[in-house]
Amino acid sequence: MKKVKQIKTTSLDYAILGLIQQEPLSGYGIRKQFETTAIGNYSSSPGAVYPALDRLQKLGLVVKSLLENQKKEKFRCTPKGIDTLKIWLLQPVEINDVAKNVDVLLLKFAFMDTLLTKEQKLEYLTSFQKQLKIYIEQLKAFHSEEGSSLPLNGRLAFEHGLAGYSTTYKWCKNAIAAIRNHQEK
Amino acid sequence: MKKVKQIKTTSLDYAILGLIQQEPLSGYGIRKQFETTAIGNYSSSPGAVYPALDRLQKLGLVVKSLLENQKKEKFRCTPKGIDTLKIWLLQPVEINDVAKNVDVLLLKFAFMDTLLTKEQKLEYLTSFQKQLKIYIEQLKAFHSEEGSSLPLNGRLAFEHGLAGYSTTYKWCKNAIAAIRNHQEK
DNA sequence: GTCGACATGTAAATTGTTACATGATTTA
DNA sequence: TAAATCATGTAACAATTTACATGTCGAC
Repeated sequence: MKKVKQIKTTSLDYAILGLIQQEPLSGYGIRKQFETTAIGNYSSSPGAVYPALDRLQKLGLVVKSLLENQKKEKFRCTPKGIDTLKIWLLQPVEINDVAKNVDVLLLKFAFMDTLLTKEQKLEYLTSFQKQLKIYIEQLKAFHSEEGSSLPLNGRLAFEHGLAGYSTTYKWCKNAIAAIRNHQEK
Repeated sequence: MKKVKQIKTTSLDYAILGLIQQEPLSGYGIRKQFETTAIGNYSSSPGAVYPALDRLQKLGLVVKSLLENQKKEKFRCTPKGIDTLKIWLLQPVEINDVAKNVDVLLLKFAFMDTLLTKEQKLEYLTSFQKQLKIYIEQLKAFHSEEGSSLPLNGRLAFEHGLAGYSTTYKWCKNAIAAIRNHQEK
């Protein structure tokens, strides 16, 4: 079986796709978003963003073009780019994402706004919440078994993690209610 | 002015230093820590860990040696390694760390356990808390100004961030009390 | 007219990922 | 004895950081 050269789409690539799907941006505009907003930990350095845009263009996921009423060319998603983004958004929430990539899960949720249906969003949040519950229970089990044997600083740091996940769990509950009550246009 | 070849110590390097300062470990043991515990987002791949250990050995920050009552050689910190780690731990908490690297700040706090004094820990937490307060106020200001103009998903994601920082703030308060009441040995 | 922000890029060095390779030791 | 885990590494590749380079445009 011949091995096909697989061009990967990285997390940064998806972040860019999601950003310009909401609003077309110049390369510089994308960099500013990563630099100045609380979007996640994506690199705003030109040496990361411009090569990423090249990759995405080569893959046919974005194009740089002049829009009506605009002076400057900006990047926007192609239909293929939108599809790629949707597939990413619809990937099931794994417990490993919950443990290590909560911020990516939240970014995905933000990008879903106009791309997925109300039902898909609710399914995402429900599954997020379910994985969170499992993970929190694991952490609590560890805490009651071995918590007292940890050094003070270590135990406190661990409890910070636990508190953070509990906050996210509560947020899920609230977000589910908010999406459910929201008028679908 | 001649430019001196600067060997950088990366975040992964510090994480390794901190780990083996708590307990000497083999390269494999370090990998397992990153893979199986909730320590942060450090790479457990051999292609990251072993080259990092080479770097640290070259810098004279760690050594691999046989300890008493042990069959296998393990890595541990040299005095220079401990100093390097302490300098890192004592670095002032910047608002940018609070915004983008809370997990690193918590890892540092965990590593402080036996390395810093009670007063230094309290100073760290106090400064962490102060920067958090500033950042949270910035976020709240943004929320009341522009929150209503955000799409629902974006606003909810933003509110997740806010809730997370608030949780960390409360944790700081609690951790300060816990450290303060703790008997210094 | 110059300062700062807008705007796009490149090159070198470093770092990390993925996949492979190897062998020892433990355990079922 | 076969499988799983311990243990250490390398090679090819992909990605990122850092630093540099260049030029436009509007404000003051």
